[in-house]
Amino acid sequence: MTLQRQPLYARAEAELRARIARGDWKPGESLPTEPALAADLGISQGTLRRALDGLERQRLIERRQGIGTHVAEATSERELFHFFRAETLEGGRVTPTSLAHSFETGRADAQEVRALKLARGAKVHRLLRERRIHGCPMILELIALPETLFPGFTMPVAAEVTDELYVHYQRRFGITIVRVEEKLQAVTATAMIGKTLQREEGWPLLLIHRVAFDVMDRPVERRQSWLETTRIRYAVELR
Amino acid sequence: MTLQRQPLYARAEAELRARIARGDWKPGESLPTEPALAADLGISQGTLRRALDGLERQRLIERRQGIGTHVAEATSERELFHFFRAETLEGGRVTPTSLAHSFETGRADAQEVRALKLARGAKVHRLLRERRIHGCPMILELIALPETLFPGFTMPVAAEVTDELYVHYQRRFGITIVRVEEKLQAVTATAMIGKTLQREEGWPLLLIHRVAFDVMDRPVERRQSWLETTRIRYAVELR
DNA sequence: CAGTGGTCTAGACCACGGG
DNA sequence: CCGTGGTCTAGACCACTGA
Repeated sequence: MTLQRQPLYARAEAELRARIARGDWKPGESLPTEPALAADLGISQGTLRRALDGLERQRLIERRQGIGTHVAEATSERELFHFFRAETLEGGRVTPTSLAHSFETGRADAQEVRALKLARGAKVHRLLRERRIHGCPMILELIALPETLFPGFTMPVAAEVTDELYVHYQRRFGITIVRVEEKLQAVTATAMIGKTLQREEGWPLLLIHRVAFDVMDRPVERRQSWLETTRIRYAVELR
Repeated sequence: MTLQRQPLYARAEAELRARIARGDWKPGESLPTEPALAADLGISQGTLRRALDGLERQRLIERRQGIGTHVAEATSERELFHFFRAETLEGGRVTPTSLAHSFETGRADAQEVRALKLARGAKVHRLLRERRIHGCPMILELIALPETLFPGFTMPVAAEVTDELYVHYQRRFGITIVRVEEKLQAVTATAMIGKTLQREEGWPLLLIHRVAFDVMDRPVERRQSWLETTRIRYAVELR
């Protein structure tokens, strides 16, 4: 399949990941049964299961005894729980609403080129939006997406905004986010940002630079988020 | 071993984890060979290997072909890389020095009781220290440890301060940290904290509330860290 | 060389879900 | 009931390490 120095189960895992990325099975669809898939790949069921273990840990597939194995579907519920780490002071989950401020398409700046590994002069879509919790503006986000990966991406309309953006990426563009890298820092609000978040200039904000990666580990989204952390916290677990 | 509803490999994993926590094999020591350990537990080698996989993912053991399996030893290198997420603006690793400010032992306050699941009135050790990067004070930390788990803990002397505290926990008290939970927020510096970090009052700081858990998933350390994030970033990965 | 963990296979049996 | 994934076993062979 690929390099020979890799064990068989790893090559099988890579092959299956590529097939899913290519869309052989769409999100929500079932994979063949284990014996069938093992025969197809020319490996034993045990080796196949080891490959599937890897994909399952990555949450790319879901397996259920008695039912079968299917490609995982991004849902607002799951994406919010996994990649949106804001919570209340007591640790409770929080469901934000979104409000788009502006949308444009233009040439990527130096930071975007580096973060998204783009060619110089490549175009990106930029979305500026505000997220509210219980009606209070808490987060301001600037999101950049390569035009080549998200052709025809436009300002999300009301119906789409109720879902997580990552659900939209998967359904409309076949892009599944599997991991994100973030760099955090404390900053003070500029006059413009402070106004949006209803705080005076100089108020402390948590600024998060995020890069999101897809199934093939390509960087596909750059996002800057300014959080007003008086009534929410950002929760992280390291292990 | 324990509950019957759990699969054999999970029970074996729990049993081995308990044996390691109990100190049957100390950090750095070798476990028996796989055939021997499998026979000892009365399970097949395949099932044992599945149990060991879990312990290895948790970084509790290390396996090397041709050598054997041994209990992982906390080293400054590893702990810094894993649980200390500060890095330079370019993403480079950073090695801080530590300077203890004060040490005391007293009754746990309400927050400490809750975070560390202590009985009311239990005692904790408290260490206040400063961490410098290239000579500049960047982080102020207040660390609370249950007295019962860290009997006789005293102000770390110079020699110990060069190592990560978590290495000290393992070597002196047999406590291995395997995961931490953190809540982050942006705050402004008080006059006292600002002075330590050489910034004026009102300067934005990243405040991290951390609880660290040991092998048996007991909370064993509470830590509050104030980071001056002008020249460092806090890096996180979610997957 | 002997001994360790790593890979891969084949097959029996169990547990779950749905007709 | 059948078909699915989940568990467990036994054993062959490979790859690495150190004497």
